[in-house]
Amino acid sequence: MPELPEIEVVRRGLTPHLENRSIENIWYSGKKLRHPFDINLSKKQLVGQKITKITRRGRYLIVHLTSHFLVVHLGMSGTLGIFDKNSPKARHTHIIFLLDNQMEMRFIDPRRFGSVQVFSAPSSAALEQTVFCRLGPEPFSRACSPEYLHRMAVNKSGAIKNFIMDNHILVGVGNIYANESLFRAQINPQRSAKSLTLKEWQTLHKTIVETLNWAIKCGGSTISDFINASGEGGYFQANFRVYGRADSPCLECGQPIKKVKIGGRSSFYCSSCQK
DNA sequence: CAAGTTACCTGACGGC
DNA sequence: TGCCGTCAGGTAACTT
Repeated sequence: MPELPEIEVVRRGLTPHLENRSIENIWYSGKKLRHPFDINLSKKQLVGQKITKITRRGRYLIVHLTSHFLVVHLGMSGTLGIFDKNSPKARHTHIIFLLDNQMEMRFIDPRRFGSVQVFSAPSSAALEQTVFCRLGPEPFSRACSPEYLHRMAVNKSGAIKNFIMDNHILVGVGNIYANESLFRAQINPQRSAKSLTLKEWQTLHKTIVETLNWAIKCGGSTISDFINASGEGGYFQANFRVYGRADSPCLECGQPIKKVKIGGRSSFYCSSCQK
């Protein structure tokens, strides 16, 4: 469940359950994930450590411990939830962190595109300069301005949709929100990135931020139910304006929404509203 | 260097 | 019922 809004909702939901807890034990299914997980080393590094806070960088969740960082990516199908230690283990549970209140944080991921990694960087800043050094700015940050995006798009002849989904340019815009943001900005997803004027970038920047904030707000209502979280919540019932609405009438003009492949991914747009 | 393709995995779904 | 192809919200290594 992995675009920025969902990750942010997970972060907010996990925080009260994890803050000031210690890790007492770790279990691993042994199944291969996107990156190798060394259970013995992880136990050595993390057991006995206290969790101080949870932050997010792009689609990565960062669990700050006394002297290490646990970096989790949910891939395409990953979830993190808090469970009673006696509750049955769901299918595709891969990593379990036993906490000092006898609850567990469980990483569940059917497709196993997700990952859990431990880093021993001396600070968040050091982590940023190493592990996350290739990521673009956060969409809500000052650095991710319309002027920055406009400048980065000079010479980029590829589709604007691919451009805003590229995490080297900015993080956190996946397929759903790329489609939704471009619809709100009335920009055709197939336009080349370099064809956008600064004015259009000002609009698109605004709709990206609005769309992400809107989705976080939708997901926020499910935070109270975080125990035994399956990863599904109110957010999934959110009604998208174009995503998944091929052939349905555009909510603005009534023309049927088109579906095309851009960069191998399904893309939805209104050819009448988006120019 | 930019842009397109492939690979990593499982599960859900539609057609036959 | 079951078999097959297609598709799914991400990322990065590879090729062109």
